[in-house]
Amino acid sequence: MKVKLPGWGFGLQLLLFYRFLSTLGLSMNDSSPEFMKAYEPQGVEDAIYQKWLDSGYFTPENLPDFAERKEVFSIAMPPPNVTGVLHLGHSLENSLMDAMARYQRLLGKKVLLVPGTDHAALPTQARVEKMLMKDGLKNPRQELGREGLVAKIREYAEQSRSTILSQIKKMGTSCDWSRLAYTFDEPRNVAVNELFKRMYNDGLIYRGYRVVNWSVKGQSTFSDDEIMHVERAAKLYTFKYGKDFPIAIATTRPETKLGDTAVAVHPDDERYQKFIGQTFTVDVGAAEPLKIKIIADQNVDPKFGTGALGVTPAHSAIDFAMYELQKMQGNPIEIIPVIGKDGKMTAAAGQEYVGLNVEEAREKFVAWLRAQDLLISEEDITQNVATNDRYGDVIEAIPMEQWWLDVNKTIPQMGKSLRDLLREAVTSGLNGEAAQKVDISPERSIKIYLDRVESLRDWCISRQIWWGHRIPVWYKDGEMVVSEVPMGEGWVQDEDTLDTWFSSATWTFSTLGWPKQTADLATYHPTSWMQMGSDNIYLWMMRMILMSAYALQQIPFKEVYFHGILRDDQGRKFSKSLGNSVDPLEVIAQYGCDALRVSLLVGNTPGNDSRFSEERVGSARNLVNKIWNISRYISMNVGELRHVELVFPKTLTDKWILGCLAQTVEKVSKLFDQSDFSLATEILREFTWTDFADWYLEIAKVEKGKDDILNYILERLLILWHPFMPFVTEEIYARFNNGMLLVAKWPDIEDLKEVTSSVDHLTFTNLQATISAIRNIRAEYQVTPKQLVDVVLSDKEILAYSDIIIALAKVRYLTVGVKPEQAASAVVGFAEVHVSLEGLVDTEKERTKIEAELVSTKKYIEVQTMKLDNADFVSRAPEKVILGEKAKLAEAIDKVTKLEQQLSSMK
RNA sequence: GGACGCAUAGCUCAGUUGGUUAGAGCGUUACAUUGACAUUGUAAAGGUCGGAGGUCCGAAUCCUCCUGCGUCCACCA
Repeated sequence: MKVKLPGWGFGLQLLLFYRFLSTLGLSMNDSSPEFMKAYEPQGVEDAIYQKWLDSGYFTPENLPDFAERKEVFSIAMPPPNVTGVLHLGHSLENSLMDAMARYQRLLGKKVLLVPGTDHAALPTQARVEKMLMKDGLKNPRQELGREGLVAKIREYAEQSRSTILSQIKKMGTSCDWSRLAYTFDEPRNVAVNELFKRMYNDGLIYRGYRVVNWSVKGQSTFSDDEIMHVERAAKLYTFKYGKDFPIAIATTRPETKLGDTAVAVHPDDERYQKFIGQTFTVDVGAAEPLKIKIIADQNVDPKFGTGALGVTPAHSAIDFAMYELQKMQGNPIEIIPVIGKDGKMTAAAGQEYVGLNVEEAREKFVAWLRAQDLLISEEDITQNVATNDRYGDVIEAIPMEQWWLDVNKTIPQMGKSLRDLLREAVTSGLNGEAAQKVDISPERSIKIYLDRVESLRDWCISRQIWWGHRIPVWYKDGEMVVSEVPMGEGWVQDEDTLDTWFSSATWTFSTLGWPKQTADLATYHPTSWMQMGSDNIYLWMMRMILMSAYALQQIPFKEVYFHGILRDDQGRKFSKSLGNSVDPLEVIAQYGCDALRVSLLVGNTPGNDSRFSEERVGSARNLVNKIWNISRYISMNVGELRHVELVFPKTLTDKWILGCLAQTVEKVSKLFDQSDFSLATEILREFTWTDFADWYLEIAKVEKGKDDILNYILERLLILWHPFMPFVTEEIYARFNNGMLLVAKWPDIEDLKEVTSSVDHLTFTNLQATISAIRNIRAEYQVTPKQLVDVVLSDKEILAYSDIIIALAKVRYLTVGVKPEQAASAVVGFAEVHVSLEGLVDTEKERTKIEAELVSTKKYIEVQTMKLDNADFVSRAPEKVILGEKAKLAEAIDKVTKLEQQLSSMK
């Protein structure tokens, strides 16, 4: 199956351009294109992505040997909001997901990465309304009407959506475009309606009158998770309702006191105990005189303020809870809403106040208190107020009828509540099944999650905005039908829409066909892995677990990896207001996608923030280019790159490098399994640059006959790097004429282990140290690299590798013997290296150097001796440690002897 | 108020269950570069692992307290 998407003509054009070049002889045939001096990502990335699309391999069913791929690996891509364009955070997420997906594909699994976008109900509507208002509309909802405004939003969303999808491709993400989903398309709407119906029938979804978080500007409710608190200066007023009222109370919201119906005190508070149960009638200027009942409540802090709390059930969630408690206890108090949905005082607030906004009402009420001599004190304080970042206004607590999801009610068929399910999913596993347990990384996030589970309140799921899944409920003459459009005339659908998280919470299974029992659902759910920002623990992860556990009795994903947020080079968050935003597409244009991906993954550990800077991208680009040039060099030397199935190491160095490769494969595999992308990158970099390029390739210039091994290692190196830098590795791999790297096989550790079972690491380490010692002396005496030096070794074992030493350390004659007169020396393990420096040796300098080394070595011997003489150490430390310490001591003692000899020979 | 995290080289960070004379990248310095790679090479300098106690034969690593920074939650009416 071939997947082609509209708007992807650019890659094709590039391909044609390259064909055109090749006819001019500027580039070679497709089978083995020549290596340019430096890798230029701009010319090849789009064509490679198109090649992958054409192969169809992003769709797991099209993978080679599909039937033999036993294991399944699936990821549901967190759908980006259609509110704009992708930013660096998305690039990070794509890099994480795609690295994981590609690794698993190379391992030979059926890999599915489902792409999609989120209609992001409230943020999208808020953004479009803002834009329309900028264009001159005063009240878009009024002026355009429901259909008109939704059409405008849809238009914007579609455009934004296609931009985002093309950006995901630019990141190289290997997702299955044939399964592309959208939280607001028809299949997802079916899932949402079905879920609503089931939850309603189970009594979990209900309609209820209570205090909600209300945005006056947005004219909609918000859930507890969508509001944030900001600090602001406020005044704390202490006052009495009337001259004869026995208790003073404090407030920062005097205007709401027009709706007070009780005063709460601590039940044990001796000052107020005698008033508990009494009702006082006071006239503060509201429509009706207030009947204030004195009630007892455990939660009142007797030490704070006056120790008494004015209760406003209509405009405070806490006070509303007291109101409900009183009602339950058969001791009800009244509820009087004095602020309306428009943010203005209601008629209940009284003639004087109706129509005023809260600030005006506050001023007026305070003035009245002052005039009546009821105001006892006012104090400047800082206060946290609830706001929302979408409309930017203060959230008012207002009571109204809304749809709620009950987290405490026992679900009929399950015998437990949604809260229970949320808890089980990360502890025992659903129903105690270990296979239905979500593993969370970093571990500490589990605790944060569980804390929240315990304090979870019912979730307000209805919104008054228009962009979103409409509540699937119809009314007619007091009748109500849920989920299906009823037959007959005159039915009116509920005006409200669902909280956007209601639909995105179904993402892992609605994208696989639920509520139909599809093969996809059976094969790919629960999904294997999920990554998200740690700010999404409550907002999204919790809701996904909730919905999946309820609808399927399955967890949505087996593992979840929380990444931190990206900060700039100064540690600041990226934001529009700071002007430090970075456009990933510009970075890609300049440095290439591979460099961007690597720079985002290096230093990114679970739960921790990481920094992004152009410098980092630069150094990642250098790494990409290094791999390019390693390949270029090998290809120039071995003639043609080709696949080599097995190798037979001939020399020490062959065994050593294959041993390094084996270790690297083992470590990187393990790190992938632990989602430790950062360390995996570092391990690979070390192997690539230091072991392979700086040592082995340099040695290969001297020791010939390594063509097979070079091919063997390079091919595996490309496979290992592919998850991190898919483009450049695929581009180089084309020269192997061995199919597509995308579906290559991850190196087999067992094969490698067999080949390298007899590696003599010690000898190679000595060889390296010998060469480094000579280079060190050369640098110290500023011998130019061109100039050859004569070297005398004390140990003849290493002489077997004289060719390598001569080449890598720029040596003229290499012999075994005693120290020449004019020479600088170094101790390497149990051997000595002397570099003849006719007329160059600075005896004083040498002496000082040796003496300094003697001092430190002797000190070390002292410490080691003490350690080994310590009976406790010898008796309690493991044998392995003791042997190690003894060996180190022996080496140090030998070193002292040699240094002393060198010193005495200098006289 | 509650919870959590971080503190290691000039900068950004590794350091896996306690056993190194504590590492990397970038930056710095010196020398070099017709050579696969100036997107390079070789080498060097640079740290009493935030502070104080404790456990242990042994602590960057475990425990307690303190200091500084950060994050989340709750919200004081």
